Amino acid sequence: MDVIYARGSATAAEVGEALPDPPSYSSVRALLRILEEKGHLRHREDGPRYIFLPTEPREEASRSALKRVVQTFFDGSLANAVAALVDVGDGKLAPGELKRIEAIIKAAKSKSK
Amino acid sequence: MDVIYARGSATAAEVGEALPDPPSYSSVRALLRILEEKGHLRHREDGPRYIFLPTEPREEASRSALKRVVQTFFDGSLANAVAALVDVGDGKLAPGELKRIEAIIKAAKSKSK
DNA sequence: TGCGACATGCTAAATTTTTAGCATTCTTTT
DNA sequence: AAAAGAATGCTAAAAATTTAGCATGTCGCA
Repeated sequence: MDVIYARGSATAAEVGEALPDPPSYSSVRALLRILEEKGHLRHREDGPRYIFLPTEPREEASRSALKRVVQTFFDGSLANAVAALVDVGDGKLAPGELKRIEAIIKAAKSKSK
Repeated sequence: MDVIYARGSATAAEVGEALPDPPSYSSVRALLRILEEKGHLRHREDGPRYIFLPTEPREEASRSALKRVVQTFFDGSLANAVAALVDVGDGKLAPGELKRIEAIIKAAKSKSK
């Protein structure tokens, strides 16, 4: 699923290539079929191949993923999660990015008032 | 793994209780055994029961999880991820929390200078 | 101490996933 | 129009996971 969400969509071959410890092509196809049966994916036909897409919109899935991480690793504390997130990109965050984040916080503040 | 990380440690019974769509107790035990074989868990004995603990420290695992989410859903952009995170807790973020986050950003800014 | 509750050790069966491989279909190129 | 490439449909076997169930061992309590 991560591969599909990261790329937006993918063929069986692309999923295989994107996986770190690649299972056989057969397995990837079977897996995609199963995920589709379970309702997590759907596919469009593009000429001879299938292009798989997530059924749950990316943004919704991202929210679920974030909530899960916050619950699992940060005791439900968003502030702690943000702190860790900033820490993860330590040094790699351009000043512009930091400013953008500040603006986001400010907007949230004025919203909550 | 999420259950173990969320609680810090857990017995087989606790893992079962914490799971949303609980598999059989046998399955939980087998799964924990397999995760241990694969090196993701270890266990301590506490009287008659096993207490399972993660091998990878929580903080490390949290960083990996955050990185994965940022890569998968936010094209590697930390700023976007922070924005979404703040958005997830929309309304639920106390002003104090927002201030804390601002302070974290400021610290990051002065660090990058 | 002895009993009941609970948890693991173990074995075996059922189910699911992973893999391989070939036939068929569609596309593109020659 | 024919052939080559690439992808799926399908089948069957191998491997892994899930499940059940019972024997054994440990803890707490009457």
